[in-house]
Amino acid sequence: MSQNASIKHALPVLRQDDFAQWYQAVIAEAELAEESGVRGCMVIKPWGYGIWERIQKLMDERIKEAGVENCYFPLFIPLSYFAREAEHVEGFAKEMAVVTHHRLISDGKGGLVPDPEAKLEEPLIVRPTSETVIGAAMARWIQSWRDLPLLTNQWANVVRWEMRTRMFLRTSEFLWQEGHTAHADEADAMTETLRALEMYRSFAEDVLAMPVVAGPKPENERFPGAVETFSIEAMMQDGKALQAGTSHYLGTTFSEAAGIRYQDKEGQQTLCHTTSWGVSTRMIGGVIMVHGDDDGLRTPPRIAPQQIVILPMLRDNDGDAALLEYCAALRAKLAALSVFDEKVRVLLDKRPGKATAKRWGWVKKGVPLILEIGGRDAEGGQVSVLRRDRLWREDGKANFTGMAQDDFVASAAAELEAIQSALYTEARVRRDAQIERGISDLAGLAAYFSEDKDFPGWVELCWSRPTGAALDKVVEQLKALKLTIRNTPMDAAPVVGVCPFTGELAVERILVARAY
RNA sequence: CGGGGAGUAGCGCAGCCUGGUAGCGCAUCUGCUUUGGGAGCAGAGGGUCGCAAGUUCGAAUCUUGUCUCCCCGACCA
Repeated sequence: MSQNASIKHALPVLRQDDFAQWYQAVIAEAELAEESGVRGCMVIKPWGYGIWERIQKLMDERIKEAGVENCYFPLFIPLSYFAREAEHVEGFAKEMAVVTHHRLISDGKGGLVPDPEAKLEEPLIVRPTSETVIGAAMARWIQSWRDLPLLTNQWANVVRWEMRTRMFLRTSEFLWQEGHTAHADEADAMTETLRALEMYRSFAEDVLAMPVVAGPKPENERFPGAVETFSIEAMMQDGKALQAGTSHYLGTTFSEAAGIRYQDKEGQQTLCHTTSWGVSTRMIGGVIMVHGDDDGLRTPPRIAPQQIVILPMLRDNDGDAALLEYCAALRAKLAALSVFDEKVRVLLDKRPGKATAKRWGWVKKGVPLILEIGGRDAEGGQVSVLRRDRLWREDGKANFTGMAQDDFVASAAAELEAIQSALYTEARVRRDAQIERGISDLAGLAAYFSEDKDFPGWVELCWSRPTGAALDKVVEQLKALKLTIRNTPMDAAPVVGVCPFTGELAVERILVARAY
C-alpha cells in the first residue's frame, strides 16, 4: 500500500486510513451493491450481480463435473423440522425469520396488520440453511444401497437474522449454493466432504485469484449438528481472516433426525452418512478485500463481467463515425478470441460523455483492460491500453501503453491470463509474508497482536488440540486478544514443541487470527 | 441486543443550540469556449428536511416514538 503523493486516487478513502470505510467506498464507487432500506439486506447492482453470475457459472460447472445434480427446495421450512435436531435448532434459533400469518387486514387507520384469523397452524421458518428440508426429501428418495450416493445441490437465497451486518460479508439475506449429499458409510461421506473442500480451494485460488488455507475447524467452530467442519480461510489486506467456504461431514446426525435409511446388501436398514457444503456472496466481499486498491476493485479476469472495455474518445463531430467504426471492428476481433476456455468478454462503451470521465468508472469497477481509442489511434491502427493492475506511472499519471491494434489483439488473451496470475501472486506473496510461525507462547501471541502494527496477519502455532472445557478456556484466552482459531492447515509443517495453552505436547498446527 | 454517531436534492454536507414556508459543493441539463487525457465560464432544473405523533399562530429546528445506516462490543455455518 505504498503511496505516491502526486497520484489522485479514485476513491475518497484510502485503505491505510480506514479499512472499513474503504471497503464500503469500493462497494459504492464500483456500483456493486447498495442499501435497500430493509435491515441487513442489500440491492446487488449489475456489476456486483454480474460477478456473482460468473462465480455461479464456474462453480456450477465444477459441481456438475462431480456428478452432483441441481434441485430446488422450498424457501419455507416447517418449524417442527428444526425441532428434530436439538443442536441444529439451538445453533440457528436466535437468527431465524418466522412466518406466522398468511393474510393482512386493514387496521382501520389506513394501515395493514396480520389478520388474527389467518394465523398459521404451524409457523414457517424462512430457511437459514436446508439440511432439515432436504433431509426429509432424502428420507423419501433413498430406499436401497442402489440409491447411494445421492448428490444434490441447490442455488438459493437464505436468511439469517444477524445482529450486525456488513455488505456481502454478513447480510441478513444472502445468495449461495448448498450441496447436500447422502452416502452409505463414513468413508464415502468423508471423501465427498473433502472433495467439496478441494473444489472450493482450487476455485478460490484459480478463479478468484484468492489464496486460501484449507483445513478442519476446531470443535467449537463446527456447524450445528456437524461431526467435522472444514473451511477455506483467506487473508484480507488488513490481515483479518475470512471464512470463504465450508464443507461439513454430518455423520448420521440428520439421518437420525429425518430417518434417512437404506437397505444394505445384507438386507439391513442402515443410517446414511450425509454432508453439506456451501459458498456464498460473501466470496465477493473476499475478492474486494483481497484485490481492491485505492482506486476501487481490481476484478480478476475470470470473474469480470467485462474483461476489456473500449472507450472511444468521441468529439461530437464528423470524425466520430469513423472512430466508432474502428472501435466496432476492434470489438469484433477481441470478442472472437478465447481465454480461460471461454469467449473474451468485451464491451464497446458508446455512451455519450467524455472518455476520460467514463474511464474512472471502469477503473473503479476493476475492468482488467481498458482501451481508450482516439481519432489518431483509429487513423494509425493503434490502441492505447490501460492495465487495471498496473494503473499508475511513477509520475502519477495513468499508465497507458500505445501499441499497434494487431499486436494488442494477438496478445490480449495472454494479457488477461497474466493479470489473473499477477493478482494471485500479489495476494499470495502478501499473505505468506504475514503468517507468523515463530511464536510459541501466549506472551508472544499477545505481543504480536498488540504491536502497534496497523494490520497484523495470522499466527500459525502448535497446540495440543484440547477439547471440552479445556478448549473453552483456550477460546476465552484468545477472545481476550480478539482472536479466533481459524482452522488446522492441511499442508502444515511438522509439529514441534509444547502447546502454549495447555503445556502438553503439541499434536497439530492451527491458524490464529482476527476474523470477519 | 448494549454503548456511541448519523439520516436535509442523485452523492457529500451546512442550517438545528437561540422555531418564521431551505442553502453550498459535486453530479445533471442548456449555451459558449476548450480538450491526446479525471476541462473552464455562464445560466437552469431538482428537496412534503427518514417516517409518525405531539407542543406551537407557525417545526428541518423543540418533545416522544419508530425505521434505516455507520463505529465499538456481544452474537455469528
